[in-house]
Amino acid sequence: MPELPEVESIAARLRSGNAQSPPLLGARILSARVFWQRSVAEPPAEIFVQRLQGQTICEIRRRGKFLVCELEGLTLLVHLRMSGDLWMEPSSQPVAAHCRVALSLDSGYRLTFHDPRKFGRMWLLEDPERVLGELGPEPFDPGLTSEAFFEKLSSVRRRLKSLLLDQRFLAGLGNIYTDEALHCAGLHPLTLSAQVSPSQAERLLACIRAVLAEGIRRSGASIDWVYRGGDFQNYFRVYRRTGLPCPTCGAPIRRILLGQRGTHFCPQCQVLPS
DNA sequence: CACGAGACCTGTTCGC
DNA sequence: TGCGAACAGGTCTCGT
Repeated sequence: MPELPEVESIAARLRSGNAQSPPLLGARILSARVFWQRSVAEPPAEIFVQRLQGQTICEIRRRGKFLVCELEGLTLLVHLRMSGDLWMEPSSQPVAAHCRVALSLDSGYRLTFHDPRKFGRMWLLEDPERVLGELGPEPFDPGLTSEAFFEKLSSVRRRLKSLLLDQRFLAGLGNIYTDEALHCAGLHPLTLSAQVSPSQAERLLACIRAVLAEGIRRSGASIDWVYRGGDFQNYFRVYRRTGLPCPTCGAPIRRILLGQRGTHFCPQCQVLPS
């Protein structure tokens, strides 16, 4: 599921809480349970459980698609991959069917790591930079100027779609927002990064930011049975709209396979340069 | 260096 | 209705 806007929305919800549940921020962990060992990447599950006990959640933020929880001298990282979600529920409630990790809190609530496909991972680290250090810049980093972005695009020779999905190049984009950003910028997903002009690079960066900002404003996208929260799925221009008219020009949206990922674009607005 | 295929997983939807 | 295939928000590893 979650790309940058979804993780940002989840982080915001866990920070402040809502009408149904108190914030995760400031809560103390009474105990942790792991129901699927491989959901914990590091350390081994028994140690993970031991070290979490008694820790207080001091800060909650996002880096790329990672949720970052600062504890007392330790950092809990969560990556939701395809089907993961995090929510708070009363501790008295039975544990959900696809709950992989549960943290019982002193607020009487439980943080549930729900993940039907079991691709998601948690890390408990003294130095989170060991994992986060691999990531490229944040899309909204003011230091990422259009000139710098153009230089980055020129420095490699890759198809735009696969490059934008590469978290070492830019952190946070996934399949939805990449397709939407390329459509917004009028660039074909197979365009080689080194062929992009400075003005096209500027436009692409602006589109990436615009599409992510819209996603955040709508609290992310909810598709299928995974993640319920936002409504950005009602505003997709190309993603999962194969055969439907392009909102810009009316041509039917086309779907191709690129690196095993469904890729959606408008054949009229996004032309591949020869 | 860059790409595709396969692996990791389960659930839903589609086509016959 | 039933059943298999296709598909799904991600990332890693391996072979070419």
